[in-house]
Amino acid sequence: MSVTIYDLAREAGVGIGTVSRCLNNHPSVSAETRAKVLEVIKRLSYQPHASAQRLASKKTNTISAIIPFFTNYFFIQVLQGVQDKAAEFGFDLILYGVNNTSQAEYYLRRSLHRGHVDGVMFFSMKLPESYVQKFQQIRLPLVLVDAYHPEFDSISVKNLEGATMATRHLLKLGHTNIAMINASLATQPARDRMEGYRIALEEADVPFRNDRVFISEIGKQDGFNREAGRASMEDLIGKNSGKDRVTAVFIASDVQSMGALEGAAELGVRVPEDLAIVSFDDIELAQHAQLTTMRQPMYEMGVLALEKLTTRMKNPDAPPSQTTFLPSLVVRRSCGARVPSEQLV
Amino acid sequence: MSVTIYDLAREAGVGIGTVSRCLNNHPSVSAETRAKVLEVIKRLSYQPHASAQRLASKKTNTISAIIPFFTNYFFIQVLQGVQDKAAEFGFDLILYGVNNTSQAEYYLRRSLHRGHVDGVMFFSMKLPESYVQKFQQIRLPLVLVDAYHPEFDSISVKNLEGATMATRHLLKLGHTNIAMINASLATQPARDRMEGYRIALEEADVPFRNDRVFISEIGKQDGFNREAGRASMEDLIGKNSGKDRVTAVFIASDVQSMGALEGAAELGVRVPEDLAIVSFDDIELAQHAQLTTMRQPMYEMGVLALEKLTTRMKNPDAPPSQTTFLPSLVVRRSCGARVPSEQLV
DNA sequence: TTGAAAGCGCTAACAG
DNA sequence: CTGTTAGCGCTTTCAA
Repeated sequence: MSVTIYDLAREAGVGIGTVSRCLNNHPSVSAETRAKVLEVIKRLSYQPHASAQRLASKKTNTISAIIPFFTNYFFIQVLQGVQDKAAEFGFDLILYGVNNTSQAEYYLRRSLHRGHVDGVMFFSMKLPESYVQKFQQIRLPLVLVDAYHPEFDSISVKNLEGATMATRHLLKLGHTNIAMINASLATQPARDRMEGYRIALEEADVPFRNDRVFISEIGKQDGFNREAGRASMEDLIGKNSGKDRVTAVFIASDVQSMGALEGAAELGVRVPEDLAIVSFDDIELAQHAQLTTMRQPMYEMGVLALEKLTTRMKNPDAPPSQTTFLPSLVVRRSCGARVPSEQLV
Repeated sequence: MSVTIYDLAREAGVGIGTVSRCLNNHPSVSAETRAKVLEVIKRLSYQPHASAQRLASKKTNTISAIIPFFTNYFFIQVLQGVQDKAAEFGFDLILYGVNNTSQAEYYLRRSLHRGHVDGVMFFSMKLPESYVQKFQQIRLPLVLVDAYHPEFDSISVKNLEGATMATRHLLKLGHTNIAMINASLATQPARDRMEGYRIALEEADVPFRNDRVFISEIGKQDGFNREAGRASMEDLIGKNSGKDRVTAVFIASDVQSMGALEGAAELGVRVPEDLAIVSFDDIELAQHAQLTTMRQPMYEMGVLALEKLTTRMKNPDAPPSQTTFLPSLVVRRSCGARVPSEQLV
């Protein structure tokens, strides 16, 4: 059938070991032998068999990425960074999109199968405790992206600090009645972003008020979605009257802001004139909707994730390395700050 | 080290063949032997070695997807369909994102490596002729998505018919001076969409005019991008005066429309009052921008792509099966048609 | 129904 | 520098 190293060896009049050495650029092959073998390889248009190589070498040159809701723009951007870097290193990237939690475990198990992948990237979900040992036991490199566990390499974004920066921006613009639209407090990002909001208010001696935090958990993704954002905004507007009415709102994510904008428009509330908005993520839509928002360096996170993985492969015993990125404020129209139009991104 | 079928066999007091049969639910194993083996498997928490299985069985249960600009919403949606279906079939999906044409060939070669994948999906690019034979020779299943070649399974969208429908919609709304903003005619979709536009005009006895077709090839993706759309729109508006001024435009893609909307807004041209727009794709942004557009059934295309692949694996000699989807008109605000607001999607 | 044995195609250690 | 040999861990005949 297909040509193997035995065919090459016979044809070139050498041993299979020599052929293998040529294939793997092993130094100890004489120039002329190498040339001869290479010629035969070309002539017979030989292709090494991936599975055989993997079995013998115990390396797969493959990594897997376990990602929730992977149609989300955040993940796409990160993935782009991962993908570009993987190509550079010659790794194959297996994409595991998870739609529910049991699926996440399934893919973790699958990734743990011997001889399947050389490393795993786990995105934005809590790593089940039972897998902590498993990964350590098998010594399979694992990097957590947008997630954290003390025992593993991880990359994440400073949600708390980012939220503080966002709220400060609103304060600096003169607002004091600042509400927050949040998602389910069951998620860590929601808790962190609320805490950051609280801290910024406190710094400015503005009292934190529970009735100024609007949370809707309708829809998917723990309330990080358009409908929930819309519902919260309608709720906010419905209750917003009197002397100390809210003039600005920090929204926990851009997707929610998209819904919030719809809700505001429908109820005749102008943004930013009646209500200034700052949110979080900087997804693609944010630019179009002219949202002021906290930008996460998504592509860079992806690149770094892959680098951490390869580093870990080379050095399995190094202590876990955790990296956190500080998001940056991108000012657009929704916050009401006057910006020269050329600066609008 | 790790436990192999030999360990299982010894422990269970059977031969490795029997163990293998249990693993693969081969029928001819007695119930009690099977139970015994299964118990040992569980007790030693055995895991089959993927590469070894692949080498011996000559199956990888893996497919690859070669995708250009994979941050594009169209591909993400299609990929979601592929991914969901792949999970169902137990396939691993290797994602190859291509940034330039030489990369596409690299990934094709890589996919052709023996023992690497069982099937390939190639997206939205012209399959280089030199690979036609290679795939046929190796008999590696290949399905073209949003692309076409007579010798392979394919899934695509009726660009010509879609463009005709789009243009007809504008005609039906009473417009007769209808321009088109297109991308590079080097691409088949651009040619088809222009032809569809031409046909619709012809049907309505409206003469096709070359000076009403605006093409910009600046930026990436052959002009299918925001900047090019903006440039074309500015060009159009700059030339748009006099008695027979253009009142509607068919734009070849939603991304271009996004730029075109910006350009129009900046130049004080209102959409749809001054200029009605219909475009093509229905990416996520289209909904937010309230674009009337031709929707492609992206998720369904992904599902079908994987189904075609598995069908082909089972039946390598069946004639190529080509499926084309007819896009559907989604009416939103940009075309100026009066729509009850609940109907706005 | 089951065990033994022969591959699958390659890598790598070991002598020369 | 090079050939030989022994695995890598599994699937699959082939007899029994």
